Amino acid sequence: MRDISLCGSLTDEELAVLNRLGRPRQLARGETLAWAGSEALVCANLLSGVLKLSAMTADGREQIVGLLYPADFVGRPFAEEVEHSITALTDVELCVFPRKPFEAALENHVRMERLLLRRTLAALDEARARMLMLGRKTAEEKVASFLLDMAGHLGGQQKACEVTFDLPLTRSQIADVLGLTIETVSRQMTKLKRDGLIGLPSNRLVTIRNRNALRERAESA
Amino acid sequence: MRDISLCGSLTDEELAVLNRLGRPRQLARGETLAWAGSEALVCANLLSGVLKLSAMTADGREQIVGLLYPADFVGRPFAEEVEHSITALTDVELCVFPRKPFEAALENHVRMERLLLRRTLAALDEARARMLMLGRKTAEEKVASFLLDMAGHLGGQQKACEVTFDLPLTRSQIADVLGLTIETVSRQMTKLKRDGLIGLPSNRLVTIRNRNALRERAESA
DNA sequence: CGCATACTTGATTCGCTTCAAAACTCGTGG
DNA sequence: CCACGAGTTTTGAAGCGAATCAAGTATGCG
Repeated sequence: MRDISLCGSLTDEELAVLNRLGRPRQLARGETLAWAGSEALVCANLLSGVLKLSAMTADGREQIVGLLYPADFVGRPFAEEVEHSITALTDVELCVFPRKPFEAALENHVRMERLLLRRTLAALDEARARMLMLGRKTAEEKVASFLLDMAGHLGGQQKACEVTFDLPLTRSQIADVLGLTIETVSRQMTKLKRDGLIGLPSNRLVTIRNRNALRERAESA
Repeated sequence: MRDISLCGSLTDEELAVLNRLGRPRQLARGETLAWAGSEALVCANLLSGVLKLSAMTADGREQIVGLLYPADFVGRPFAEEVEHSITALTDVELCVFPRKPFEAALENHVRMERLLLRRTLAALDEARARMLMLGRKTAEEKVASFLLDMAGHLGGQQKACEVTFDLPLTRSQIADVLGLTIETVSRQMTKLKRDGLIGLPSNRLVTIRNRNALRERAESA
């Protein structure tokens, strides 16, 4: 756990503090770590797997407002109530900290606080980039951007420019990320496949066949 | 400038540091403090007026990704390049800090850094709430939410439940906040007026006539 | 007063959603 | 090994909400 997550670039003493605080925890695909509206009890580091952060309207429409990958920080220090539900999209390993003691540790360890500030600023930039996507992009642009994003996070390496990866999201969840319906996502993916930009060897697998063409379809972002 | 902005709850010594660093600056309505893609030279505190943060697609579609009000922090420490253009929606007064020295001051003054962390976390929550709005709300819900939001920020007080305020945004800018077109914004506002939920005494003035009914139209948020 | 800009309103179009059903995937048990 | 069934994905047809196109009407400034 040393290289990964908040812990990179901490001193030994700070690492010791975190280790004393943290408890390992697993979640199975589909399990929820925290429900929006409940008391905020924990923060965590994500060690492996993918988490979603989601918000819902009163009548049940869902929007995924963030995806978390290994080494990402999980949770929201300094808030008493959970704003966004946190749910596992794959089986997940976490290092969980009780929130209050974690906050105390932050106050006492400037480097940790500094690191968290940088990450939060980066997360804010990302959230705003996604606002542009949600507000101003077409369905095709959304799907193309999404696939490039996933490739960036999951595509181990590009052999001869082609990458294949395993989608951690169902079509329905992709729709909830992009602010679309499941049918529209499916149609756009089929179109990209028909046009030879991607391959869909199986339901959950995606191959990026022509990254540059895909970037053009994603416009802008 | 003491009560407002980052400076609240700083020590005298820290205030002195900031004052030595900061330079007052005015912007007229429409002027831009920083262009996306340019070198990030400054951070600032907003003293009066309203700023927009905006992003654009390659082909010129715009999305406003944030609005800043008096006492808000402006800019993005620790990034070399400006991610989002910063433009004045009204005449604006700022207290501007050169970025690098400001970053150095942050490192040396834990309380300032801590304060900035809290604000950044809050901004992230807000950005994510706006993602739900952009991705999953109808035009009517978007406009109703927007008006309630503005009332919260600008509506001095409610006399007998009615508040009137001066919109700092044109219809076109409202459209860019909500991910709609100018015509749709106009139509929805007219509808809300016809239904007696709001009044539009002049182009830029809005009166909230029935806050609860408006909240119902805004659904969820 | 006249011009430019902003806002409203109407008619039409289009992209995405909705509704409906077929095809596929995958785990289970015969 | 294959048949079965639940869940997921694809595909098709129809409808609707917001965009686009196009005037027309305020508003405000020189």
